[in-house]
Amino acid sequence: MSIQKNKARIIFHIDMNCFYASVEMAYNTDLKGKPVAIAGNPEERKGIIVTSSYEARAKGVKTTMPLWQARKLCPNLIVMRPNFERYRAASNEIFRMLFQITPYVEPVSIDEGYMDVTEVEGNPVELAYRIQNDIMNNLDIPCSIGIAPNKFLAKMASDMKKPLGITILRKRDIEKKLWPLPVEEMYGVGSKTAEKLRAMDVKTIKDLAYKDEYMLKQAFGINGQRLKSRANGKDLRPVDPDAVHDFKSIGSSQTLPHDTTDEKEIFHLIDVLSDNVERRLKRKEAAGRSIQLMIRYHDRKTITRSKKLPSYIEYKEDIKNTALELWTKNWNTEPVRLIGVTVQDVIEKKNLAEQLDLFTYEKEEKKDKLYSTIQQLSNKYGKETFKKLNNEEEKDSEFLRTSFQKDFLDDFRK
DNA sequence: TCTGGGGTCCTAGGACCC
DNA sequence: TCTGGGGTCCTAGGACCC
Repeated sequence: MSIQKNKARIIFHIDMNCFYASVEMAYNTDLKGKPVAIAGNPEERKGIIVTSSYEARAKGVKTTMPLWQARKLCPNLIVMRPNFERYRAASNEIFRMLFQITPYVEPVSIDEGYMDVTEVEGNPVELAYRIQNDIMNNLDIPCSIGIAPNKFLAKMASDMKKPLGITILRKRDIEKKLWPLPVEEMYGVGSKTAEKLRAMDVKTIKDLAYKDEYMLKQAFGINGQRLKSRANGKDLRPVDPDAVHDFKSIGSSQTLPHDTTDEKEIFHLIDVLSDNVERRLKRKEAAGRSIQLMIRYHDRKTITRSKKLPSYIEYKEDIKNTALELWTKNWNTEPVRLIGVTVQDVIEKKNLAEQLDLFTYEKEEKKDKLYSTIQQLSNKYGKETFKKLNNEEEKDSEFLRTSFQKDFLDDFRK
């Protein structure tokens, strides 16, 4: 199967509607039609809304809203803790269904993904309805699908009709369907960028599409140019089924129940977080080479400090020790709100093996060089010198210091 | 009484090398 | 006596997304 170069692509963006809440409603049908919210630890201060049903949204409940605020807006709100295993299982099943249609499926997160269906036989719109019905019938989960010639337009399209929408966004539809939207509704434009754009008199996606490219580059760098071309409906990114395997970091963070300066408490949290990271590294059969510690202070000021290590690590103790070292070096003694531990430069161990082999190979090569150097010197200065080189006691002798590079000697002693 | 936790990508400055 | 310009790596911070 090959994708022809000049043929227009057909890309789907599939987006589950209120995914966590929908999964819970599928599990317990009594919840249907009621205002349901999924919130992190409902008792603690960190309780914020992660997802909510449309019934809750109708009352003004929104994602990231503090729980107390949501309850005020919607007193009969049913609040549930997240069941990630449940969501993961539903998500796996959905993507399994999509992969039966084409191998060109790119999961983006637990509840959304792209498909390139250019080569799939039949009418794409009918295919979209079939997918939507299959997911609904098999799993009782509604989704919206965007159909477009590229990822960006497909993403914008899937957002246009919810729940259970199917929206086609062709190039010729851009002027009517995309351009009138306020610029902050564009994927890639967050609050900061929207604010700056407004100040530049860019209010709609159309304004962005026509804005002077040089000015955008001045204000936003490469992202400015990218946003402009997206606003014009251009996006060449391929649907990449392997993108899931290219993870680059694995981290764990937690807000403390109360701000604290108690190092015992902090050390315990760092221990828990390191353990968490180790577990997830193991599950992904990966290792990493950089450790990052994040400290959020009482006033929400947040710093990150990281350290690159000489070799790949995967065990809790190594992660924890580096994190503790970073803590000791960088804590400013003010009360702490949150701690995070992240492993960066992550690589799957099957790829690491190749790197290790290369490393071993280089080391062997170095050893060979070393021995031939010693042989040469031995020939030049006689056997006494050769013995000296083998003798730890002689490491400070003037001869050794001037004759060899330190790393060669270190290697030799091993 | 505020604002979680999981990520990615980009930028910018300094160190260091040639 | 006074100081170029490019490239890469490392680190920290910020914007964005779900």
